[in-house]
Amino acid sequence: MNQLRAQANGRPVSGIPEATVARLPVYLRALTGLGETGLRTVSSEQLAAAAGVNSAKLRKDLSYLGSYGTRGVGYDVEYLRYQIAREIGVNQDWAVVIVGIGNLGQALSNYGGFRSRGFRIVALVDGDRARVGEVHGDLPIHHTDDLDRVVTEHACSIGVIATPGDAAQGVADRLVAAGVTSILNFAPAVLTVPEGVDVRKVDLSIELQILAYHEQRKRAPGVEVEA
Amino acid sequence: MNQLRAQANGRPVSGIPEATVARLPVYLRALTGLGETGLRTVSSEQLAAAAGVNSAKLRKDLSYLGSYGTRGVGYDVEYLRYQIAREIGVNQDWAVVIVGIGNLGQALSNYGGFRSRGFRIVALVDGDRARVGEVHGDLPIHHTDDLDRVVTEHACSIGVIATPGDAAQGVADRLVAAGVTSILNFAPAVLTVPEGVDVRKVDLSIELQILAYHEQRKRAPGVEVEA
DNA sequence: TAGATTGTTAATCGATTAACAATC
DNA sequence: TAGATTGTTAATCGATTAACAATC
Repeated sequence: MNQLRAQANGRPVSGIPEATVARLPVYLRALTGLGETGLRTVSSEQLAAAAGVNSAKLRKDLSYLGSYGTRGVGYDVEYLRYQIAREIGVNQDWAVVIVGIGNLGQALSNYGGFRSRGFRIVALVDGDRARVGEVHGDLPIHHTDDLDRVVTEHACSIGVIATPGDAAQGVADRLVAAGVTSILNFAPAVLTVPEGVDVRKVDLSIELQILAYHEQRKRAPGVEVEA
Repeated sequence: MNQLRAQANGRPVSGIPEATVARLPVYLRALTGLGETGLRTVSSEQLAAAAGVNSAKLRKDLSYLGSYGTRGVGYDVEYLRYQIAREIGVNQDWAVVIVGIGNLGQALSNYGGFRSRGFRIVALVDGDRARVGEVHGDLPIHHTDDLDRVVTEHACSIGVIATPGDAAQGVADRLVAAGVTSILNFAPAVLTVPEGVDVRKVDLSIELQILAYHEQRKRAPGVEVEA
């Protein structure tokens, strides 16, 4: 079933494709929503509609996890929800540190959607000494110089970078040195990290630019076409 | 060169692959940074390093735009920057409306990275009457009921949704009815929109969940492996 | 000319999707 | 059993990448 490949570090690699991994949280959310309506069983067609994907893709994705459905019947909503949650690791408790407490960092620290999914924001860090001690929703702001101590103390494995672009690489270096192995980067900067550290990037103005590209083509039909 | 395909609506489709479109803003940012250092010419190898991609991929991506390089020499930084900016449409002025002025909506309305890239936030809208009239950085909050008027008045073609998940589809419907044809959705919800409307989704807790999935596998080597 | 670097080819890889046998 | 729906196959599509001919 699952493929048995091995990384350079010898750790076996789960056989689940990245594209599938990225959709599992979407299915999880859809199942949670369907479960709250009281639905007990769901077909791949229904769940796919709720998740906004093609049902063949959904079934293929789920097949990487195992055989959790019943032919002729569908999937048990609660059972499938549990299996996906377990696969992702949402049942665990993940300690998260946020670095850069500007508008975005504050918004992230207040975001309700994290806690319910196993993510606990345990510390806020900023490079501006004037802001150290400020409290945002129970959490005081620490200085970047104390990053190592803060990460160790709270056993953070996930760091969120919401600093200006030019500070991001330095923060990433410190996070990695302190033991963080997963980074969610909101800063407009390309980060270099050692192998074994995962970085995901969310770039707000890049998203808008992608929309603008398509928008431009809606407005001026044919403009980019060559004969 | 560019392929000539046609959509169902008869509008010709630019031959640039989606994966390439998503990287053009990254190249643009890298070129801007390199230009600020005073660099006049850049090789695909250098630019690729600055953008965090493979140089073969960079050259292939740029080849969709045209032949803007010089063999044996490289690319003129300013010229290439201009060409990419033009291709994306960053040289234009895009009017953006933000709906949902919670923590995230406020953070977005204050985000400096938009204006410099041709995105002008022209209106803030919220569903809470108690907040109508509040001013955030020059802009007053309007009520969702006035969405249509606001969009028309400012000729917004791009809408940002930063509401709770259960309000998102309603807002999307109103935005589309008012004439918005590109939506950036931060709400945890799957949106259904008519053909011709583009939606991009940024989902903060999904990003963390993807990191958690990989993190789990770092912590418990071999846990997901089957014999 | 010799060295450097682009633009393109072609092979490879991974993701998507329709179709359907398996099976409840 | 008949109808429904999964899990899997195989075809297709799109993206990545190494290699190199073209050419400055």
